Amino acid sequence: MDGQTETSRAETEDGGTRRRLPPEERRQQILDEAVRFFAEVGLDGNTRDLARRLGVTQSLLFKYFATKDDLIEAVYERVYLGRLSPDWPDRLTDRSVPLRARLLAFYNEYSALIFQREWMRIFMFSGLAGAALNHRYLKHLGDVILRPLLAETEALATPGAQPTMEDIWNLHGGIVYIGIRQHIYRMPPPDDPDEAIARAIDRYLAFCGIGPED
Amino acid sequence: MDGQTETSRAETEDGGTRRRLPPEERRQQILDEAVRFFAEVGLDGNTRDLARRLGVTQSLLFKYFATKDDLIEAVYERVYLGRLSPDWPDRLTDRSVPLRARLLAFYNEYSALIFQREWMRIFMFSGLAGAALNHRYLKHLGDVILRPLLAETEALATPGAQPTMEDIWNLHGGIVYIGIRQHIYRMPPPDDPDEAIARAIDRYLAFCGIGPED
DNA sequence: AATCTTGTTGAGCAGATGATCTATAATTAT
DNA sequence: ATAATTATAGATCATCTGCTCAACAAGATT
Repeated sequence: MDGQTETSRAETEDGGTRRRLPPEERRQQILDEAVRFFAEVGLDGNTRDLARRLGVTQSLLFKYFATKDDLIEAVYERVYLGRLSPDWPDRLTDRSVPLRARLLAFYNEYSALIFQREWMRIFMFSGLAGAALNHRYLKHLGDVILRPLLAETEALATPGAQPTMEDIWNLHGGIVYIGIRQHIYRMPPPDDPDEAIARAIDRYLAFCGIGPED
Repeated sequence: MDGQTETSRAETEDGGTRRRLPPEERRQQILDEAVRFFAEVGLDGNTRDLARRLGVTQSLLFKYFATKDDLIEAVYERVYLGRLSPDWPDRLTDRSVPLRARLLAFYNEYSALIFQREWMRIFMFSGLAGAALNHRYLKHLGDVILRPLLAETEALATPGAQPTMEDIWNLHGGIVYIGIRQHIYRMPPPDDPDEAIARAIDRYLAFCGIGPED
């Protein structure tokens, strides 16, 4: 395009001679950039633009990922992986700790993990696309986090103020919506997200008649 | 493709002779289907598929919308339009009615308007794409609904339990998340969304020390 | 230094996609 | 009935996009 009269040196556009990386390293590099790229422009972003960002030929991508779908699948897995730490179910049901403290700990950690542009947007893009991994994740979240949370609350709630699964989803959704506002709609973040989360939790617990030390 | 040996009759694929609609009618027909189409497959859906759904040639679309972007812009406007009724600001601030009743009325009506697949998905797609209309809508929502709502709550709240704008967003987000679960993630809807909404509102009000009759 | 291995490039294909243009035929006006 | 108008179809263009393949060259091996 820019008619760059190059010698036969193996230079890339930005002048650096940096070809031939070890395969695993290159694969990771591609995957990292792909996550950023697709999170930004959507899963329909084209491979040529991605390659340009990497300073690499488009054809090279297909040496590491047979098809674009394979690449996107890898992006999904990389993004989804480890987002739901396996020890949370135990920690959330550890009744030696007050429920409020458990909830605060969980949502502070969880929000730190998911309130990131890459995660938020890829999650939303994949959700809109009906990706299987998205459904699996949400089912998993419901099974190992939210349902146990309901049980924990039920155990402590005032009899007349028993929560429902919908109440849990409402607590969860209200918190997640902070990230949606920030990363999907690109609105300015709250001054103090953790405080907003704490207040949401306190509203929820208060309504079930559960005190901070219960 | 299917080697249909047709006479020179003006028949469309499904056998009906139904060409030549009045321009305004055709335009509406295209726009209606475009809303459904793009809501389903995303804004990158191609015009040939859309035309096929309409039982019409792809080139015809460009007689009514100069470019695909124009069509999408029209889709945006059609979907966004009238979603925020102009009388809500007044009704939400009508202090002759208890705040709880005002909130219930608003969110029951509002959720009926927005918990629709077309709206939810187009809103999300346009949000991810950074559409200007999306930002305008959210700003408008904040200005004419949520901020007044904060003021109304502040006027009634117990001094020590004053809500913040974040609390309002949390209330709002928790409710909107019901629609997100249903239409973006395609999870089953709550048995009774209005009840879930009512409980969210009650949690919010209770935490501000506002009774049902205030 | 010569040879081999293989990561990388550059050219290019096939199909998809937005958009254009002309011929056709449905409808209206005469 | 005939002519004028114009909504629509069909063919086609230019570009984009996922993907392939042969040739090249960086780094390892001898």
